[in-house]
Amino acid sequence: MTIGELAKSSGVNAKLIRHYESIGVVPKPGRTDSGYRIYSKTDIQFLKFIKRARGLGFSMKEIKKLIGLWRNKSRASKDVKALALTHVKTLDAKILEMQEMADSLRLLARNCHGDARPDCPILSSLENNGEKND
Amino acid sequence: MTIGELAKSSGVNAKLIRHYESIGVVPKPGRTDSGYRIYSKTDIQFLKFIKRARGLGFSMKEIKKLIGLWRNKSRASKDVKALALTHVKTLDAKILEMQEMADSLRLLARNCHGDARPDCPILSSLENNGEKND
DNA sequence: CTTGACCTTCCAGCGGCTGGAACCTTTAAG
DNA sequence: CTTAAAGGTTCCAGCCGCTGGAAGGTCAAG
Repeated sequence: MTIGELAKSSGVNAKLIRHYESIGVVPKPGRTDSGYRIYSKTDIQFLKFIKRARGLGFSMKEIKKLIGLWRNKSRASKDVKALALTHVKTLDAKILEMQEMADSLRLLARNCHGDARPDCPILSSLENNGEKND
Repeated sequence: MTIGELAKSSGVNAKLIRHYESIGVVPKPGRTDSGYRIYSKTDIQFLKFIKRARGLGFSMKEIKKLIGLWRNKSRASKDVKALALTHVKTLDAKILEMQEMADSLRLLARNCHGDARPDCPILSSLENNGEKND
């Protein structure tokens, strides 16, 4: 299987597969005499695993750990769970932060005329946070 | 005012002030004979503006636009509002995406024993998304 | 006159890609 | 057999928003 074929079956494009190889998340495959990478079916699973983990927001560093656990048949499920829940915490923190941003902006925008006049609480707030403007 | 003093009063560190200058969000200040940057009080406001806008999650590109509007006394508040609401949409989309990630993970983690046994629905799901495992 | 705290520039790296240039190999058609 | 397209290869650069370090110049106090 060439890299292009692997890309199609895994849904991860060839460029990215090479990138993953370069950062050490994907093992170096064998090569043909002319230097082409050759892959097997198990590599499809491997890349799909990575893709799904990315889809859940795991960092490449976390994915390396996940792969380690995945391949370690004598792993403890509590280690996997811990990794996942740590990540959930990170996600929740980011979600909260962004919600606060969005809520602040919505509030400011609600009080903005939104017409041709220049006065705007959004700018006032950025200019002079929390303090009176007159 | 030197860059270090500006950094203290604005809460934006000196390194970052230079960076902002290099990407053109902060105007080039005057210099002393020996080449030191010299700032005035208005620059404090400027940097605080940027810092607050960053705190609301605006990109540097958006901040450039905001600064343009801020300095344009004949701006229309609807332009500011539009910029803000577009950004809110972006935030909401990211929030939703991350919530879905977190929810999926929570569900998987809930079904994970979290003990010394190796079986774990989190890994199964990454390995074989949605499909049966037996 | 030296020390140390500041300032200057430039270059590199983080993460997670993405794109391009310049080149080689394989495959199919004429 | 030749040729052209569609793959493959490497390496280098850029995106974003910083952050850090090296190597040097400047300034005030002791």
